[in-house]
This record gives sequence, C-alpha cells and structure tokens, in this order.
Amino acid sequence: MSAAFQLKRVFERLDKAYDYSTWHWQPDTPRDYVCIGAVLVQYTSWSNVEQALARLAEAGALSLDAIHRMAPAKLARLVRPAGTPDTKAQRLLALARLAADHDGLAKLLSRPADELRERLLATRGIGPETADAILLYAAGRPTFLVDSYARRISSRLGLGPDGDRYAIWQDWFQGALQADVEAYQRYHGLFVLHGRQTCRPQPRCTACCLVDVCAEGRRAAGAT
DNA sequence: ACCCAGGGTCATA
DNA sequence: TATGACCATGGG
Repeated sequence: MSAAFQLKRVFERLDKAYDYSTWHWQPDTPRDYVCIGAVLVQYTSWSNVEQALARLAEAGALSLDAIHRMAPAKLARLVRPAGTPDTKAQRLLALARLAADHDGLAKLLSRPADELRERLLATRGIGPETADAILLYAAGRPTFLVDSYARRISSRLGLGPDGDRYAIWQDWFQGALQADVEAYQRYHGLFVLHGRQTCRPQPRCTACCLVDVCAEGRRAAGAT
C-alpha cells in the first residue's frame, strides 16, 4: 500500500472523529493573530497561548504593528501565560521588526514563498515549523507543516521517512500528498486535534479512531 | 507530585 | 552531525 493511500485513509478517519471547524486557524483568521500565535505556541499548550492572546488583545497589542512599538519588558509581562516570556517577547519583536522592514505584514506575506520562508528562517526565534505555520495559515501557501504530532502519529502507523530532520519529513509528506493549501491546513489541524486528545508520548492508548491502522503499521514493521 | 505542551537556540563532542 | 541543557507557565 502506498503512503499516499494510507495517509488518505488516516485523514478520512480523523475527519470523522474530529470537528475541524473548531480549529483556531481558519481562512478568515487575521494574519497577525496567526503569526503571533505561531510564535507563542512554541513548546506550549494552546490553552496557555489563548490566555496570552487575551492579554494582548486587552492591551490593544494583538498586532505586529503594535508589538513593534512596545518595550520588551512590557511585552514579556503580557505574554507570560504562554511560558518563556522573555524569549517569546524577543521573538515577537524580531518578527514585528521583519514585518516593519517590509512595509507591513501584508507586504511581507505577499512575497514569493521561497523568499518569504528564507526571511522568516533568518529571523531569530523562527525555525522551520513556525515559518511554515505562517506560510500555510497566514500567507496561504501550500507548505506541509510538520510538528511533533505529525511525526508521532505517523510513526505509530508505520509511516514516515527514516531520520528525524524536519526537511526529511516535509519532503516525505509533500511527496505523498498533492500540494493543496486547504488540504494541508486541514491535515495539520486534524493531526493536532488527534494528538492532544489521545496520542501521548508514552504509547498507552488501547483504543482510538486509528487503532486498526496502528495495528497494521506494527505488523508491517514487524514483517519487514 | 508528577508528566506534558504544536520549538528553537546554543554549547559541546 | 548529533545530543543535551535551557527557556517557564499552566493544565491534567
């Protein structure tokens, strides 16, 4: 069975088991909200990010433009619930500076995808996953967003490449799945919804919507 | 009292 | 290249 076929079946299952309309990044979500959230969610649960976003909104600072003019200490105080506040304040300021250097976020996001990705990656505190989150959900470009859930869930299904490097995984997914912005957005959201629901680091799940696919993956791995 | 969270950077070997 | 320490708060 091809990876493409198996992945298609997995996403059909996840689509039935989870309601993607509850996903917090939809096509009409403000770009600033996506970009700020993408930084804040690094190594943190989304519930913590929501608290930080609420504090930013309360302070009228839910935009990179407002953040650009803010003192680091004040910004750190606002984003504290998201954890690593000083680090994230610096990273948000770096991203806000990048946007300002390009005459605003909208203009930055309208640049060619490869060039945009390079500039994001050249920004302190923005790695491949954060860059791709911005590309996929804020700039609407078809880049496959690889996160720990995508790797963990796929691995347990007996899918995925050898190695753990980001680019290897991204190439693998993009080789199996036709480039499609809305589909890539949905895949990522479904992976996260499933991952935080039941696919924990220590595998102790006995039943979920993918149990039989998991068992097939184990058999295939054992057979080869 | 644990374990976990949608990463990224830096120092070491 | 690859592994480990570090960042720090909130929820289960």
